[in-house]
Amino acid sequence: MFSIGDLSRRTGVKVPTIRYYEQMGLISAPERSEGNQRRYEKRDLERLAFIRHGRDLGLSIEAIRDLLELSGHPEKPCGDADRIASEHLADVRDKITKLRKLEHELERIVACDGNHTVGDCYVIRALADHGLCEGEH
Amino acid sequence: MFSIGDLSRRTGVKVPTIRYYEQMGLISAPERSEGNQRRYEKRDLERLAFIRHGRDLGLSIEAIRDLLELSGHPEKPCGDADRIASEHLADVRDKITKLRKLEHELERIVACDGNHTVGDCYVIRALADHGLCEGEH
DNA sequence: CTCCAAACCTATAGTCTCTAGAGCAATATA
DNA sequence: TATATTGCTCTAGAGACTATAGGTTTGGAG
Repeated sequence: MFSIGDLSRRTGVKVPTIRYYEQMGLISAPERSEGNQRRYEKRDLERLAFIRHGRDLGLSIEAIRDLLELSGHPEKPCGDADRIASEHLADVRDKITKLRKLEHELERIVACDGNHTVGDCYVIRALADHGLCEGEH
Repeated sequence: MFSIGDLSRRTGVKVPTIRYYEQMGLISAPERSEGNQRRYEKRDLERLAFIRHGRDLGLSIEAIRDLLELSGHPEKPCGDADRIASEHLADVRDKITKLRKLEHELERIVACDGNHTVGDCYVIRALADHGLCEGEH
């Protein structure tokens, strides 16, 4: 039996966030102590770790909800899980592509030596002047 | 003189977002027409393009506010602008790393042939089991 | 056993960065 | 001039939390 604080420490999910997830129906309302405090079991811990993990990876609450639902029915074909994953994969690749471009731009921008003034700073010029970008953003 | 719609089309920033930026103090309230409509000048366009550009690069509103402030004082050393950009670069690299990991996980998931069930699907296992992660997230 | 700090409870409101809608006014075009 | 488009303000909503207020329970020290 874990208190909400234990759960928080073990999963890295903040206490108010755990309560928020309960409210959102991502985790079910746990048993309560005599004094009405939440008391969790090991499987709650696992479920919350699953959620935390998914959020860290950038999955939306909705995506996680779907996956949790699927994981609760191990006998179903995993086509749905695949579909969800594929959709997310496209998204992730898109994000990576954009971030790579951004990385390159920032690298050039940061390459200045700090021995000059804002007037000729690349950061400012790069942001102000569309003509300096490599990409199409 | 541009209307808010012109500005929107030229910068790619949506009309309500422009009004939002005005409200947040990122851009100053422009002159108005006889009929109380916003009328912008070239420098407003440039400022908004700067903001848009920064947002595209994933900079926070606060970071952009700082950079705008800096760009208004071209005589200052540009160390701060560099610092803002560098910090952001570190952040971006971190995100890329995490997303790559996720991409690989998702690829493996999607590679499944759909002929099995959720019970042995990698998505579910990968999310549920911390031990399967490559990294430290 | 008693006391007290720490952790917990609920409920509400705020954050951030927009986005959408209602209802009405101004402007541009045919 | 009639009408379509664009603009105005104000309010609310989304998504995923986070903070605060004011009260209750718990766990450990004395």
